[in-house]
Amino acid sequence: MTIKEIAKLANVSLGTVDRVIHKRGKVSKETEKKILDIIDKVNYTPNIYARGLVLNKQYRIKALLPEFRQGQYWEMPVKGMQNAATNLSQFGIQLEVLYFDQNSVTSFNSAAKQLLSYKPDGVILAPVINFEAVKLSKKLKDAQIPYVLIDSLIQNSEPLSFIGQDAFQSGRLAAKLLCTEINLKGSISIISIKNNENYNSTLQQRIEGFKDYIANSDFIDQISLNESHIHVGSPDMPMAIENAIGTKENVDGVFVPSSMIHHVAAYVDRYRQRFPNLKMIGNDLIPNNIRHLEKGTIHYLIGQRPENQGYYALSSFYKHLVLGQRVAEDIYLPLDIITQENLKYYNNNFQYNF
Amino acid sequence: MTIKEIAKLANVSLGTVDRVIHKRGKVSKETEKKILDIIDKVNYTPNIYARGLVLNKQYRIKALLPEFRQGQYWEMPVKGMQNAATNLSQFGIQLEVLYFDQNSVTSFNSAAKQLLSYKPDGVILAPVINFEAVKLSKKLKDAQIPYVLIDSLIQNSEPLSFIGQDAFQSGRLAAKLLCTEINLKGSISIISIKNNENYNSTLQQRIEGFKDYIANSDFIDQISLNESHIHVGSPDMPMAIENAIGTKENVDGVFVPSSMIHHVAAYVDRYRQRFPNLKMIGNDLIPNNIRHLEKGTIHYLIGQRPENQGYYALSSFYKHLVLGQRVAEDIYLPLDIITQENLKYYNNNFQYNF
DNA sequence: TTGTATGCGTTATCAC
DNA sequence: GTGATAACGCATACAA
Repeated sequence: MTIKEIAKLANVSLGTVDRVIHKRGKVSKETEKKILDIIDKVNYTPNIYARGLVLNKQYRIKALLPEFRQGQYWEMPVKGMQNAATNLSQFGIQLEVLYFDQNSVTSFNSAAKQLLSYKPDGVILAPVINFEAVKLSKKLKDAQIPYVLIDSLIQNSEPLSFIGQDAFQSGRLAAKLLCTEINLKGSISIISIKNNENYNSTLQQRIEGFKDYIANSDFIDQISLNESHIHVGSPDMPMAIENAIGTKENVDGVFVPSSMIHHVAAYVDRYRQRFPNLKMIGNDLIPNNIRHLEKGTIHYLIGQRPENQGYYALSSFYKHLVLGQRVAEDIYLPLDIITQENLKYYNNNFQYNF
Repeated sequence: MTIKEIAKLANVSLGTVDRVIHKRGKVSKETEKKILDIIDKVNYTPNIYARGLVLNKQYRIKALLPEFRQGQYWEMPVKGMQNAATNLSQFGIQLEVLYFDQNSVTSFNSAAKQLLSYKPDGVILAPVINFEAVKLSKKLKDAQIPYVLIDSLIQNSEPLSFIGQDAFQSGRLAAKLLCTEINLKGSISIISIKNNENYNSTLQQRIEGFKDYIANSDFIDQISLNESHIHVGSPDMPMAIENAIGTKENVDGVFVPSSMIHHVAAYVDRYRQRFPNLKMIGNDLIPNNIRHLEKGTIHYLIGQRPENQGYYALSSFYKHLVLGQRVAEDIYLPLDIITQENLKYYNNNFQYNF
C-alpha cells in the first residue's frame, strides 16, 4: 500500500496524506481522521527504499572509548562496531571512534568536548571514568543527542539503550564453576587486577556475586576465601601475585574478575611445578587469556561477547535513526562459559549478526 | 558516487554505464574499459535504496521442516525464521513454512512436490529424512533454486549455506562437563532417545564425540559406559529407562544426546530418592528441559541457538538475494553451556540479531 | 486548507 | 553502439 493509493481511497491528494503522516498540520480535522482511519485499516508502512532514497540522510555516530593496545579488551567492542559500520554504511550510518586515557580525566574531558563540537546524531559511551561519564550524559541529554551505554551503566542516565552483562550473575557463575572444579572444598583467592585507578562497578559486582554464591551454598564451611587488589604495571606486581597464591596454605582456586587473569596465569605457568592443581577462572577471551586456556593454565573463561556489544551498540542507532523502530532498553548479553572444548566455536560467527 | 557522476567522468550517458555494470553488452570495448576503470577507481557501490525501489522484487522463500507440537525442538528454529521474516518483509523477503511428518516419507515427498510447484526463490531444508532430502537437493540444484540446510548436513550437497552445530564437538563437551561433575570416575549411561525411525547423524556424532573424549582422557579406566536406544511413545519406555539407569550398579551420570532428556529427567524426578546424586546432561533448551534444569534434575544443557539458526537461515537469503553479498558457507553455532546460573540470560536477546 | 511538481539513484525500454 | 526517458514511492517546496 502506497501513499498514492491511500490518497485515492480518501479522495484527497497525496500531499494531504503526507501532511497527516508527518503531522505537519494544515489539514482539517475531518480529513485527518478519515486518512488516519484508512492508514490504520490498511496497516500502512512506508516503503523503506523510497524513504531512504529521498531522505538520503547521513547519521554521524561518535563512540567515546578507552584507548587500547593490540590484544587488550577494548579492541573487541571496537572491532564489532567497525564491522557494523561497514554493514550499515549503505544506510547512511557513519562511525567515528574517539579515544581517551583511562587514567586521565583531562583526556576524557577533551575528547568529550571534541565529541560535542561535532554535534553527532548519536553517541556510544563507555563510562569507564564514572563521574565524568555522568556529566557527559547530562550534556548529551540537554543537547538531545541519544546515547548508548556499553559495558556498564551509570546512575540516573536515560540512554537509548544499555548493552552489557549482568556482572553480579557473572560472578555467581564463576563461583559455581570454580567450586565444582575444586570439588566444593578448599581455598580460593579472588584477585582484582586493574590497569587504572577508577572505581570499577563491574569488577565489584562480579566479586560480590562470587561471594554471594558461596555464602548461600551448603558447602560454605568447606571454602576459605581471600581477596587481594593488584595494579598492572606496578613494580611489585609479581610479589603481589605471589602473596595472593603462594602463601603457606595451598590455594586451590583463583578467580580474577577481569580480562587481566593472564597476568596471574603467566606467573603460575612460570612456576608450574609449584601449582600442579591450581584451577583458574576469569573473564573475557582476549588473546593472552585464550593462550592460557588452551595451555590449561586457565580452566574457564566467562565471555560477554564484546564484539556483539559493539555491533549491537551501532545497530541500536540503525534501528532508531534509520528504521525508526523502538529499541530494547537494556540488552544483557549471555554469560558464555568457555573451556578448551567449546573454544573453537566461540563467537566464530558474530560477523553474521546483521 | 552515482551512475550519473560516473557517466559524466567517462563522457558517456548513464545508459551506457548501466549496460557495462549489468554486462548487457552493446558497448564498445574501449568505452567499457574506460568505465570499468572509473568504477574501480571510485569504488562505486550501487545505492541500495534506489535499486530496491525500482526493482521492487518479492523473494519467496519456502522452508520445509518437521511438524511439531508446542514446546518441541522445531518450534524454536521456526520462531527465529518468522522473526527474521518480520524484519525482512520490508525488503521483499516472504517466508512460508511447509511441514512434514518425520515418520512418513510420503508426507515429506508430497510437501516437497508442493514446494517445487511454487517455484520459490529459495528453500530452507531440514534434512531429517536423510535419503529423501538428498533427492530433493538434487532437484533444487537442477531447478537452480538456492537452498540452505539447517541442523544437519547431507552428502554431496551444494547448499548456499549450512547452519548448525559441530555435533562431534558437542558430544566431547558434554563428556567433559559430565566427567568433571562426577569427579572423573564412575558409571555413565548414554541414552539415545528419538521420536522417529530415521537415521540421525547428529545424535550419532554426539555420541561418538562423547566416547572420544573419554577414550582419550587419562581417567578412561575410572569410567564405565553403557549405551541404550529408546523410542519415544513406545509402551515400554519406562522400562527401557529403568534398564538404562536403574541397574544394580549405581549410575552416576546420564548423557542424552538430544532434546529428549526430559523424559529421563521426569522418570528420575518421580523416583528422586533412588537417584540422589545422579548427574544429567543433554541438549537443547526446550521448556521441558529448562524446567528440569531449574529443578536441578538436569545439571547442564548444551544449546545450539535454534532460534538463531532459523534467523540466520532466512538472513542468508536476504544477504544473497537482496544485497547480492557472498554468504558464509558453513555457519557453525557456538556450543552454549547452560546451567542454573546463566540460564536467565541465555539467548534473551536473539531477536536483536538483525 | 489542499493539490501539484520535482527529484532522489537505479533499472529498463525505446528511439536514434 | 549510444543516449534519452519513464517509473519506482516518498518528501517537500510551491502553487492555488
